[in-house]
Amino acid sequence: MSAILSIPSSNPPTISTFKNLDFCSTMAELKQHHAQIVKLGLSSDNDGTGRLIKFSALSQSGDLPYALKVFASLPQPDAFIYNTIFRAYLHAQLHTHCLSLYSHMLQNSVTPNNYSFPPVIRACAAAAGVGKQVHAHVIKFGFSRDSYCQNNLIRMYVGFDELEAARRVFDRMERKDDVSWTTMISGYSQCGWLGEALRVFETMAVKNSAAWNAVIAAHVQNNRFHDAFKLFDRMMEEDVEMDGFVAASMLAACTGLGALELGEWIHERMESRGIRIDTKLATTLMDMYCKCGRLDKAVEVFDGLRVKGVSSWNCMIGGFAMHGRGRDAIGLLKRMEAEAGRPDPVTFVNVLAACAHSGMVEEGRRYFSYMTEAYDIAPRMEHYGCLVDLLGRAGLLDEARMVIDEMPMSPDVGVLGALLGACRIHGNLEMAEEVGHRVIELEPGNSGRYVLLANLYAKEGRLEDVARVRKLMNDRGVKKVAGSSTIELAGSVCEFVAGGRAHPEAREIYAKVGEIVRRIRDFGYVTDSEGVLYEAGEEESENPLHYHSEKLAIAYGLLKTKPGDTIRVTKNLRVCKDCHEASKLISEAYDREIIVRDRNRFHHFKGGVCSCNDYW
DNA sequence: TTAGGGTTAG
Repeated sequence: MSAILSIPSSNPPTISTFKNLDFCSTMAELKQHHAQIVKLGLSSDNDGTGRLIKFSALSQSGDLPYALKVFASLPQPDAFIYNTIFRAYLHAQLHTHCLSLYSHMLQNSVTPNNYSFPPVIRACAAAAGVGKQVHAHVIKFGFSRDSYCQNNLIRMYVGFDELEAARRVFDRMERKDDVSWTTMISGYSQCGWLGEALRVFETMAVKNSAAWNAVIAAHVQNNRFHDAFKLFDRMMEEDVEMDGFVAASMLAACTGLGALELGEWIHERMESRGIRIDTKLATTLMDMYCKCGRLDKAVEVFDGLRVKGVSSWNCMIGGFAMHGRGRDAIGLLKRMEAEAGRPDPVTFVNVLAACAHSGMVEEGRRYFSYMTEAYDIAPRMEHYGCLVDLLGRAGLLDEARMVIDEMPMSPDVGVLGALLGACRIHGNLEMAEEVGHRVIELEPGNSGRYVLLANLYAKEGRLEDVARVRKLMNDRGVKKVAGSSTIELAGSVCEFVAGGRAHPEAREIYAKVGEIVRRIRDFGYVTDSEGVLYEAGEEESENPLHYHSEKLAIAYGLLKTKPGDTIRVTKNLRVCKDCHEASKLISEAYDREIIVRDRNRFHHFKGGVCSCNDYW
C-alpha cells in the first residue's frame, strides 16, 4: 500500500521507465527496466510490457522465450501485444503456434485489429482449411477493404495454388494497389499461367518496376528468355529504369541463354546506375558468369564481396563443380570453413557434385560422411543423388546400387536417374533396364528417359525392345525434347535445333558442317552411332548426327567469328558422345577454344582435349 | 506494428 502510494501521481514514473525501453539495445538492459517495472507494480500494464515484449520478441538481440514468459504473466494482453507475438512466431516459422495464439486471442475476447490479420493469414501457409476460416474472420471483423489484409489473402491463396480464389479476392478489391497487382501477376507465374499473368499486367494503368519485374521474372522462370528480353526492352522504352530486382531477373535470363555479352551489359548498367549489389544480387551475377563460361569473372565478383553469404560461397563452389574443377571447389570449402563458418546442406551438394564431375571418388565418399560428422547435416535426397552419381560415373555401379537400397528414404527420380545415367556410361544394360523402367514409371512425361533406354537397346541390336519403348512413348503422347543449342554473336542469341533449316544462312551452315566433318576425319574422326535414333528427323538422308544442334552452332560460330575467338555454345540437353568427340577434334583442327555448356556441366575444348577428361 | 518483384544443386 505505502509503496504504491509513495509514487507521486503528478510525476508518473511509468512514462520515463517505459520510454527508456525504446532505447534498449540489449536484453540485459531490458531486464533492468523490467525489474523496475515489476518493482513499481506496473507489470500488468499493457503499454509498458507491450514495448518490453516487442523488443524481446522481435529485435535482433531479443529473446523470444523471455517475451513469452512476460506475455504469459499478463492478465489481459491487448491486441498490440498479441500482434507482436504473432509476428515473432512467424519469424521463427512457428506457424502453428501463431494460429493457436490467434484462437487464444478470440477465446480471451480480445478483438483482432487490422494489424492482426496479415501475420495470421501468413501463418495459414500450411493449412488451407484454416486459411478459409481466417478469411471468413477478416470479413466478420470488417477488414474487407483493408489492402494489407486483402493482399495477404491473395498471397495465401496463391500459395495454395488456388488461383481462382486469389483472383476473386483481387477482383473484389475496390482499390487495388501496386502490391495487389504484383502479387496477382507473380501468382499466375508460379503456376505457369503466363498468359493470365500477362493479361493482368497489361490491364495495369501505371506499371512500376515491381510489376515489370514480376512479369519479366514470370517469363524467366518458365524458360521464356527471349520473351523476357522483349519485355525488358519495352520497359526501357517506357522509361522505367532497371532496379536491382529487374537486374537479377535479367541476369537469370542471360544465364538461361548462355548470353555472356548481354549479361556483361546488364552488369555494366547495374554499375553505371549505382544499383547496390547485395548478397543475393551478387550471387545471381556470379551464377551468370559461372554458367556463361566466365569462371574468372565470377571469382572476381566473389573476391570483391565485402560480405559473403553462405549462398555466395555455395554459388562459387558450384561454379567450380560444373567446370570440373574439383580441387578448387574443395579448396574453397576449406576457405569457407576457415573464414565464414558453417557450410549448409547446399554447400555439400555442390562439393559432392564437384567430386562427381572430377572423378574424385575417395574425396566424395569422405565428404559425404564428413558433413554429418562435422556439421550434423543429415544427408538429404540430393546428397544421395550426388553420391550415386559419383560412384556410378566411376563405374562402381554395384556400390551405387547398394547406396540406393540402403538409403533411409525411398529414392526419387533424381537418384534413380543418376544410376541410370551411370548404366548408360558403362553400358550396363541389365541394370539400366530395371532402373529405367522404374524411372519411367516415376516420371512418365520425361522423354529423355525413354530415349536413353531405347538407345541402349539399339546399341545392343535389340530392335524389338527399341520399338516397344518407342510405342510406350507414343501411346503416352510423350514428345521428345528437341536438342537445341544457342550461340551468342554480337549480343544477339541464335538458336539451332537438331536438323533444323530455319536459319536464313542454313545452306552455308550445312556446307560448313560438311567441310568440318571432312577436315576432322583427317584428325581421326569416326562417326559414333550411339544415340542416333532419336536425335534427328528420320527423313534426313545424310547422317543426322552431323546436324546435331551443337554442330550447327559451332559451324555458325566458325563462320562468324575471327580466328582466335572463343566459341561459346549452350545446349539444352546433355552433349552426345559423337558431338563431344567432334568438338575435341574441331578445337584441334581449327585451333579454336570451344566452350560448351550442356545440361549438366561445362566442356572446355582446346587442342583436341576436353576439360572433362571425357568424364561427364 | 502490416504487404509485392530477384540468388545458390542434380
